Amino acid sequence: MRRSTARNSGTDLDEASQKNDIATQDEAGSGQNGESLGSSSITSQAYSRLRSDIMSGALTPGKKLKIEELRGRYDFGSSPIREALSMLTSDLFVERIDQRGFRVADVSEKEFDELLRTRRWLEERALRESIAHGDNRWEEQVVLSAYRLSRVPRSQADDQFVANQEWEIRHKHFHMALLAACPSSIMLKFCDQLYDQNVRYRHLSGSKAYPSRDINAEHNAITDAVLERNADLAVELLMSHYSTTGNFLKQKLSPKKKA
Amino acid sequence: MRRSTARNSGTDLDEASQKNDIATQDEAGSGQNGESLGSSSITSQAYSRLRSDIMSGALTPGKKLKIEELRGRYDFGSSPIREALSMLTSDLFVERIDQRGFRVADVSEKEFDELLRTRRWLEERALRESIAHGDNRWEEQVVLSAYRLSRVPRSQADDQFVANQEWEIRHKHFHMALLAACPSSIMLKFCDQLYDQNVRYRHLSGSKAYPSRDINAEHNAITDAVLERNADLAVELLMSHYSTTGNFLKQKLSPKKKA
DNA sequence: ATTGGAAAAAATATCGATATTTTGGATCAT
DNA sequence: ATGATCCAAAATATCGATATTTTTTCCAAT
Repeated sequence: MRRSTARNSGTDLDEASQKNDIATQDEAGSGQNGESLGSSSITSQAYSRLRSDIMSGALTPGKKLKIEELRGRYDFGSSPIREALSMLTSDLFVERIDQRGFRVADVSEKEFDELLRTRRWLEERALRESIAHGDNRWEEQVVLSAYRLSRVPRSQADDQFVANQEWEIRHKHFHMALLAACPSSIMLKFCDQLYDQNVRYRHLSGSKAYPSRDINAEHNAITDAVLERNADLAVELLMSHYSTTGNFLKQKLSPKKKA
Repeated sequence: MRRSTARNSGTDLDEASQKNDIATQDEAGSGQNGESLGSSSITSQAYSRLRSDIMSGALTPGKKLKIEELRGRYDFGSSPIREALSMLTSDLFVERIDQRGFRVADVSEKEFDELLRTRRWLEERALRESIAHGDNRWEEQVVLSAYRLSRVPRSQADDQFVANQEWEIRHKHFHMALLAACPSSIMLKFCDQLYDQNVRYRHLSGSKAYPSRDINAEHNAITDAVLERNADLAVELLMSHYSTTGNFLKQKLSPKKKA
């Protein structure tokens, strides 16, 4: 979405480039925004705050988003809020009902199933295309992002789970790097969107006690398969990577059917 | 997107149902909107007008969309216009640049290639899933929409091409009906979006002298394959249907490389 | 008790005016 | 000439006040 114009072909992996990449990979954001908190328009700030409050669950799924209330909560004018909500609508984080305002997108096991399913479809395609079209530079980016991801712990604490923002960022970066050579920016945009949706579910399911499986190993296996250009294997690994996480989340999501 | 809640299982194809379907299938709209012109909020009206002006090419690709100018052009206040533009952004019809306003989404052969490619990927998947999951009611809807499409001419005049709005509507309805049983509303939403993007390209390429091939026959062949649940064949037919149209459009789109 | 519906309350949508930011030029030093 | 800098004009973004629409409440009629 925001990739550096990157038309410098071939090999370049110098220090400067690395630092830039690191500096650039923050501020996830599904696409529309592009600006960071701090600077820029009030609308963008509102967008960021609302977005993260929805993703974190601070704003409950299905909750009515009353302008007046938000105006108080964040101390922005109503125009920026309205505009931000509009933007969040395209990210599937907010639903708008004509003449009846906005509400936080609802979640359900059914929706989650659909999300996961769709993600599989799109990412399989995107990964195959990416493997088929990727050049050297792409390979390097995969290696690099895999390495960077591995350098940072999933949880900030050892005994219990404490979300590590930096891990989140690098994790997304890694998964997007896998797909990056897919020759369709639209496709990448969709995958980006769905990825973020998934993160939301992960947060909402409050997966504090995260699974003990060796996620790093899984990532490495995928990386290897990708570098060998073994599309079938890479896809298989990626898909089961998602299935595992998915089932785990689903289980946490609906602790009802127990008896 | 707006399908009647349709939980009446099995066979029903009575008169009333038909009329309703016909009445319902108008007002395409990629999803967000849902309301028709005439009634409802000013924002929705602005959305519709802008949308069709962009699709028709009345608003040139890449053109800066100055609020003040639009305010004059359509005689809406700036808030509804702004909001409508925001909505159009998620449909990929408009690009927003933070702090720098909006512009009509640009078009190019490259973008068109990507669009077509992505559409193929998604629709192939969606069609296979739809065929795999479709029930009786779905089959009936396919037959029905195919029939309705066939009852209406592609062009209003016989000697030259004059766009027929009714055909447009039914054509979209048919293609969406094919996919409708795909168990992912997100996927269907994406396909819907891309379909509309494609229509825009068709309009922009000013395909007045439309190809003489028998489009109806193609549609029927697809319908047959689908009803036989022959996924491979159906996909092949659908894909080549798109390729043919796609190449034709691309040719019209870039009349430069001639020598 | 329950339904229908009018009136009040609440919330959204819209407007018109201002504050900010960006853009385009003209000016001045190199 | 070339480019950096500052100013004016243009355009966007934002605010606060109304107009509309939806929701809720309350009361009467069956």
